Amino acid sequence: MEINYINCMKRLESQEDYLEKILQLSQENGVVHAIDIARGLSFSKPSVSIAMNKLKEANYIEINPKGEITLTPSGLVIAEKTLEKHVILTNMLVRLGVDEETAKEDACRMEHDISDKSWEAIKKHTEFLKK
Amino acid sequence: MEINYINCMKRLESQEDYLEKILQLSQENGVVHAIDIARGLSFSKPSVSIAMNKLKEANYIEINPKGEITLTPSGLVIAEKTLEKHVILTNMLVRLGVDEETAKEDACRMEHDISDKSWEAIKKHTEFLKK
DNA sequence: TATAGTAGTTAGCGGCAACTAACTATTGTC
DNA sequence: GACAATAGTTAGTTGCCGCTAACTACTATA
Repeated sequence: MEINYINCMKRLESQEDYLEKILQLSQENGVVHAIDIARGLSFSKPSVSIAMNKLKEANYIEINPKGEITLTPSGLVIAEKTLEKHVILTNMLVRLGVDEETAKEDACRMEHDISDKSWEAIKKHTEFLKK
Repeated sequence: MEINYINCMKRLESQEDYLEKILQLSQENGVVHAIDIARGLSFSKPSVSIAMNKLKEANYIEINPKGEITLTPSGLVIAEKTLEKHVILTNMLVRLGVDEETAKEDACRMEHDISDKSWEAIKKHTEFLKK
């Protein structure tokens, strides 16, 4: 089998993790502050502060004067896709017999690696299996 | 669904990539030099040189005075596992309808993220599907 | 009103892993 | 023997992404 290593580069995973967490927190609590993200991801406040500025500059989030963080439409797209991958990948692994702890850990890493093309194929397959 | 982000840390992927490449090159050409790895991975010579020293210190490879690189038993274990993941994951995605190019790129990233537990489960599943 | 707690920012650091520039050492050819 | 090509190393840089220390600003309570 021929193996090609070009274009193996990772996407910016940390951004996806942050956006996913913001979506999750907004679904749970409504309003999201930087401190909630720091606690949810076990990161320091400065790390989150800097990450939020980058996300804001990339137009993935907005931060109002009260410090309330909301996803922009483009941020929401990434957040929803990442969260969906997280949930479905975890379920897939659990269905294959992996314990939930391990499944979550692996899904949390894999969710950043799957292209849109492959993701569509995987989703189609899981929907097929359900029938 | 409860989501736990702790222990999401990546393993040392670059080491796995290097070891995998060394195995692949040794299967193709027999003898492996740093320059072959640099060309195979499209990395600069210094990057490979430094990486090889780290792999040597970690006892994953040996380098003889001629500059010939060989995997130690512990390096071979990782290399074989990573290469196996690469090949099987690519095949899985292709079977799901993903084009080979994309499948390889995604497999190349995912191969570093899957724990042994999950990998055993995935392998069992693919063997089951073959029957 | 003074004090303490909470939220967020700024500055500076460290590890990882790539890079370029520039060096050494070996080999091969005229 | 001289010169060029090839292989490998060293030094220093960059980008990403965590961290701590220390600051500001707001809030809340005695």
